[in-house]
Amino acid sequence: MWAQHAAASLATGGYRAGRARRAVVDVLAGMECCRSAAQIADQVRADGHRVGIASVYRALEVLTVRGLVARLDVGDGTARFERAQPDGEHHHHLVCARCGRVSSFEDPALERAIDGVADRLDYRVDAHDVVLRGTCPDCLRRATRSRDLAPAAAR
Amino acid sequence: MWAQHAAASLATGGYRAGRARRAVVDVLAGMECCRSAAQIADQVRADGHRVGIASVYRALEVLTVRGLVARLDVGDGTARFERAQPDGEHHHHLVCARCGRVSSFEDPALERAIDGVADRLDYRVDAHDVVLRGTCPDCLRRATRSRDLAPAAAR
DNA sequence: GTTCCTGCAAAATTTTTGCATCAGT
DNA sequence: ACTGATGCAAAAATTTTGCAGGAAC
Repeated sequence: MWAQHAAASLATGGYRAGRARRAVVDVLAGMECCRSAAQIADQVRADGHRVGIASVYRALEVLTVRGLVARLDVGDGTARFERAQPDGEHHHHLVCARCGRVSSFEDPALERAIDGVADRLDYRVDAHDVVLRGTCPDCLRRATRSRDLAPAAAR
Repeated sequence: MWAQHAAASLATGGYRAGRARRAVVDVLAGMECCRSAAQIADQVRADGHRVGIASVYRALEVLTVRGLVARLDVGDGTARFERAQPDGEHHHHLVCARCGRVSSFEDPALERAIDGVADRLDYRVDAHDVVLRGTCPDCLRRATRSRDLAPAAAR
């Protein structure tokens, strides 16, 4: 569904549908949450396509510029990518400082608060990212057992 | 003021006060908003200290782990750093997609919304970052003149 | 005097670019 | 056929690590 929307948007923009870009779109369509370029490339290859990492980066750049993909930094030095919803609906991210796991959440009240801020600023705000950092339930459980509940270090 | 707090915190932690770390703390103390490691190193050298970039990274890491410095990614592929306020007060960032300028804002309602989200999640949330992306007033004015108001591409 | 800190250089990582070739329209 | 897309390799940029010498306590 998103894959079709993306293909149509690219065609409209005058882009051709090559093997690498199509494979990257397919992987993005099947992903739950954000992944690094290397992870996406690995999945593309696992799907049986011989695709260079450069083409993955080039595909991701085109998709990002077209607004079909969102780029995200969670602070581990590598960029992550995920599909953007055409209806503007989106989620934000939670990063576990201990294990690095990234999960997502949605919150309408948070969106309203951000819209409120955007209104009073003199920037024109097009997009926003929220990243919460902390400890995931699994690590929290492990930490309780080991009596080590000190806040985890950032990055 | 922050510099003294940082020095005291490092001393308490058993760290020694060498030239490089002291110079980095001084630069951070005088910075308005976040800067890259390279920018901080340049300023350290402009202040007359011969300091290697590796020492800047090492100082920033120690300060980040100790919670004295906040690390931030605005999406241009380089990490940025700024001092963290001891009283927990903090701000968030606005990035101009056209010129790359980064500015900051504060918003209590946004903080409350984030606290509300954190409460209902099963993560233990220690910190958060909000990055708004858009077009800064200067670029907006320039864009109006050139009749080019299309949303800028996200890097 | 011991141990940590530092500068330099080298390495590791991630991302971008050049170029010849291939493929889409 | 024309032109964009791709794979490979090389380059660029950022961050980390090894190590010998120097500095802090």
